[in-house]
Amino acid sequence: MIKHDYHHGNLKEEFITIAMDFIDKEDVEKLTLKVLSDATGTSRSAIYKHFKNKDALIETIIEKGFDKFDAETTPYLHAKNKALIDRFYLTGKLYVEFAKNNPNLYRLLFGKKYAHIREELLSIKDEDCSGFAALQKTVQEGQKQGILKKEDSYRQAIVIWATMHGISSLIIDGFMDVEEIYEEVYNTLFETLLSGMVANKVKIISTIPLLNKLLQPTS
Amino acid sequence: MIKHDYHHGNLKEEFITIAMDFIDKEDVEKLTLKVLSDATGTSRSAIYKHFKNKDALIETIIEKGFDKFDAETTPYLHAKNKALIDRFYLTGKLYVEFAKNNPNLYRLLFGKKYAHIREELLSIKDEDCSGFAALQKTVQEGQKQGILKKEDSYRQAIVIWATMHGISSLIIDGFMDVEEIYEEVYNTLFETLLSGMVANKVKIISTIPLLNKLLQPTS
DNA sequence: GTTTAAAGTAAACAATGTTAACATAAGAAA
DNA sequence: TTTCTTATGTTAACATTGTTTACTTTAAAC
Repeated sequence: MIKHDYHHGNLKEEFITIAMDFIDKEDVEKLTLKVLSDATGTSRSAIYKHFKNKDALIETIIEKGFDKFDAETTPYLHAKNKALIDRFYLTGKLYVEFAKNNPNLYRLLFGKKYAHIREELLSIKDEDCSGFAALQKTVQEGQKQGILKKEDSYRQAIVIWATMHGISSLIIDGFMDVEEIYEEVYNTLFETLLSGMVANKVKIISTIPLLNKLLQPTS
Repeated sequence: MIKHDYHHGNLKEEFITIAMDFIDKEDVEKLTLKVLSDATGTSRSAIYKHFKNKDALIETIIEKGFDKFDAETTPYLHAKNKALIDRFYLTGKLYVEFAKNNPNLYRLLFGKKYAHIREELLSIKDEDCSGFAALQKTVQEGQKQGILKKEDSYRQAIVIWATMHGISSLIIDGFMDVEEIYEEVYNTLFETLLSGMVANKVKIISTIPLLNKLLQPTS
């Protein structure tokens, strides 16, 4: 007679942990219920006692994923003691590095496949406390300081986001052998983006030498 | 006794056509062999007489997809009679509109899922005659004309591509209710991008009124 | 101690891509 | 014309997928 470990204890948490660890290494596409049951030593249908279905587990992963994403990418947006230009530069770099370090998770969070789950999640949250809102607020801050052109802040934030999303996607989806050159590409990208957004005749002051070199008028 | 239509004639071509039409409406994920067999009135395994497996069909779709993509997006890059700034503007717009009009195909061509097939295809082609090469050449042209900053043209081309890829992805993956505002967003994006790339003190001349308005010094 | 509900199992489903064995038809060879 | 070969189709079976149903075990409440 086989001894079964009935009442595992915290099987639900274990499913979540295993799923997140899996996505750390492989694409969510390859995460099957068999992977989860094998890893926990349970049967393939055990998960249905803890989640309505596979999508419900994915939803939890996405939720935790966005928490992780926000925690890792937005801190500089709130660091009001730093120069604004530095906050943009460092945040963008954290963004790209998050994607680079968590490609499968990034794709899960920002891809199309589970867009319905993402939208459901974001519509529930009290207000738009996501990274994008923080970005837009920082853009508005930059306009008040006279550093950024006074245009529609929503559109400006979209432009910044699209730029970072674009370079991140190209990197993680296999369009760039980027390990060697991504820093230079990021700097070129940031220089182009920011020099297109700063107000004319504003002297940018940054504590990051590179940025001063990039943005001061050279003539 | 059921009359079978043995020797269909051009079943292979029909599979390809049906698959492309399908991707016009739904994601490639939902394209199953049953869809193809039902549409052609054949059995589910008939396709294996014409393609090694499903991936081989997808490979054909990707190949044709890139042909379509290049044909629809690059013409202005080669239109040397037009002002260079206009060529960038119009090409970018065609790019975004291609993604908007063919979201499933765009995702198939530029997403991660079939990256291995894409890479195999691109490595076979004689030389890099893809859209990116055309873009980079146009960037070099702009540098020679003194319109664009004289920096690494590869990096500059990447920046342009990343920007267009980013906005296109955000649009088609459900991050923007874009039907109403995408033109304005595109204009803001292009303005930011180009004004960050043009050489200082170069007067841009465009036949597109909007671009002159965007890029001429206003002070 | 009994009852009840939570949390596990096993067995079955349909749908997926794929393969193997078989059937038919078209065209070349006789 | 007849025969042989090969291309092109079918049917049946497989393992794997997510999922459901019925059953079993255990922990905890009464």
